[in-house]
Amino acid sequence: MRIGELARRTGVSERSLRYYEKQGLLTAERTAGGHREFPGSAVDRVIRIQELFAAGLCSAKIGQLLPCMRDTDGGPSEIATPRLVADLTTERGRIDRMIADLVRSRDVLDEVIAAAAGDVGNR
Amino acid sequence: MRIGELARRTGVSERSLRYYEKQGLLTAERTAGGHREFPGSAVDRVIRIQELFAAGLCSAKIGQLLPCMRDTDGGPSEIATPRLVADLTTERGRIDRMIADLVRSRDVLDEVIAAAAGDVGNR
DNA sequence: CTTGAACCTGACACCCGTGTCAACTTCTAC
DNA sequence: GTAGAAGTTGACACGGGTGTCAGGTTCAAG
Repeated sequence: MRIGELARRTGVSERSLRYYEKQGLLTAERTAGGHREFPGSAVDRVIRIQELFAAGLCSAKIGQLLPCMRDTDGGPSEIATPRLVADLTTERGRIDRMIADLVRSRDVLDEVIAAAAGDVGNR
Repeated sequence: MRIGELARRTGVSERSLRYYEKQGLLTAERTAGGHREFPGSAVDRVIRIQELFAAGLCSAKIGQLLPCMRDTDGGPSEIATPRLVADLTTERGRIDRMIADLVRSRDVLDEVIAAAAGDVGNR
């Protein structure tokens, strides 16, 4: 599929998709005229990439990680190098802490929201 | 306490603490010579602020939110305005989605790490 | 009083994924 | 062939919390 459709199907801007390709996170064939032609599996891949970005990984790490992931296209997954495993383990810890932080923050919001709702109930 | 001690006790740089004060997230008395004098409750507050930043809230939102939070100093919590409650509810949804994303990403990392470990076991 | 640590303000730069604009080319359908 | 949608590359800017440096002032101990 072409970039416009991929953007529509993933909700990611064309700008970002071109950036992903330049960073080596996506591969695309080219038409005779130079237009990108993405495989169907790109949809899932883009969504994964977005999640990993949201998890605070930089594009370099994601680039290392992607070939080791079980792809929907059933491609042969590479095995992570020990160096990469160490990095990923560090990232995993960071993500764990981030989740804990988020839960605490969410609780704080809930408390404030509940206090406001309770106030409404009391008037 | 002064800024150096607060920085040490929270792990947050002096630079950031000054920034927080300028954004109205922290209040500090001043000595005759102009040095900041933070109350003891600032330690907890700074930690909360960091969590909220990590949760993706901007300083403006945090500034609105803080007075509505139950402080350790037992100060009277303000009640959030309906407008703020709406904002916070939106933020809450965002945080929920972020947590879900993080969990998925963590699972992906676990899978890759496990695959590498399994490979080690197979050799 | 002196000295060194600690603090002050202000300014500049960074990160890095993303938005946006410009100028041009390619594709598709009539 | 022609019009209009869609795609291409390149460049510049942003956000916003943080790092860092410069040049000066204050604090606390001797």
